[in-house]
Amino acid sequence: MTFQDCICFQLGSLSRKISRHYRERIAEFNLTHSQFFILMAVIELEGAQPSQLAEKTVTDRATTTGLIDRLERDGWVERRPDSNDRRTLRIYLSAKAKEHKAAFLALFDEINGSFIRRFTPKEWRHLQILLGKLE
Amino acid sequence: MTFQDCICFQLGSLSRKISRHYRERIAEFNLTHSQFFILMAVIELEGAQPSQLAEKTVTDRATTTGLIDRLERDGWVERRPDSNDRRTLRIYLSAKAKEHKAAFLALFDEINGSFIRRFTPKEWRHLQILLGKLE
DNA sequence: TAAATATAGTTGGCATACAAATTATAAAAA
DNA sequence: TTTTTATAATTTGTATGCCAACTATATTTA
Repeated sequence: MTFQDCICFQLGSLSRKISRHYRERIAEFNLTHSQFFILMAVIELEGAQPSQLAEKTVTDRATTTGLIDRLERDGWVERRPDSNDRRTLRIYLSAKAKEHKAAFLALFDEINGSFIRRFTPKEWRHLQILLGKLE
Repeated sequence: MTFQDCICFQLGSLSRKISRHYRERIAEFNLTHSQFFILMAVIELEGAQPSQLAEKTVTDRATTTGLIDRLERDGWVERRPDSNDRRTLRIYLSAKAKEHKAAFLALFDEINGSFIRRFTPKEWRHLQILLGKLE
């Protein structure tokens, strides 16, 4: 029993490897994969609050602040005030991001598909179930 | 198909969750889980080169330098010169680390076991095979 | 209503993580 | 032997990731 058999280590190193694969593909937009996921989350829920994005992406609120900072700096999203609650914000796609929306979704499908295709549908469902047991 | 179905996202968030679990347990030694894995790697191969540790833990060499820095600062390991090649180093456990060696291995087995016990032996083997397809 | 509590987002500090450049040394090629 | 190339570790810069503390605002409670 070595530490390479440790599920924590296995998931960490596998996650780093797969992220590297995504990084190379997403680089054409000058986005990190974490930024990419936030962007996908905003595409799914326009006007989401930062805390909602943090929850959807399973990321710390503090980390999410930084991700939104850089997405806003690079002109992908906009922070807008919430008319009902001055504590919170609403995050919207920029015009530039909307232009690339279809390309994002296509790239996402393509990269993810390249992994899913390594499995039969049954295997893939099984993997999802087994990973679910680790939650 | 949402980004939550993306294997890259799933492995990343799952890895963060499980790491949190480890972090809480390893905290008694004031170690991070990355430091813990380097330490386990040194236990497995005393006198390993930094580059070997980087390879074993699937981590960048630059990151490994930092990890060894902090492990050395906190008195867990020692850098020693290699007598044959002045470019490289050899990493050894400190006396303090040797004292805790049994406790490390026990903690490692205990935490990892808590995850493995969620599966039947057959499921666990299957999970290993499925994860292997993602490499 | 005034005080206590909760919530949303941010900030600061520290530790990964990684690419690119740098330094020192070794090995190979001219 | 000198030059070139390769290797090992480090440094630098930027981006996550996370905890704890902080600010502003809203909600609850006394």
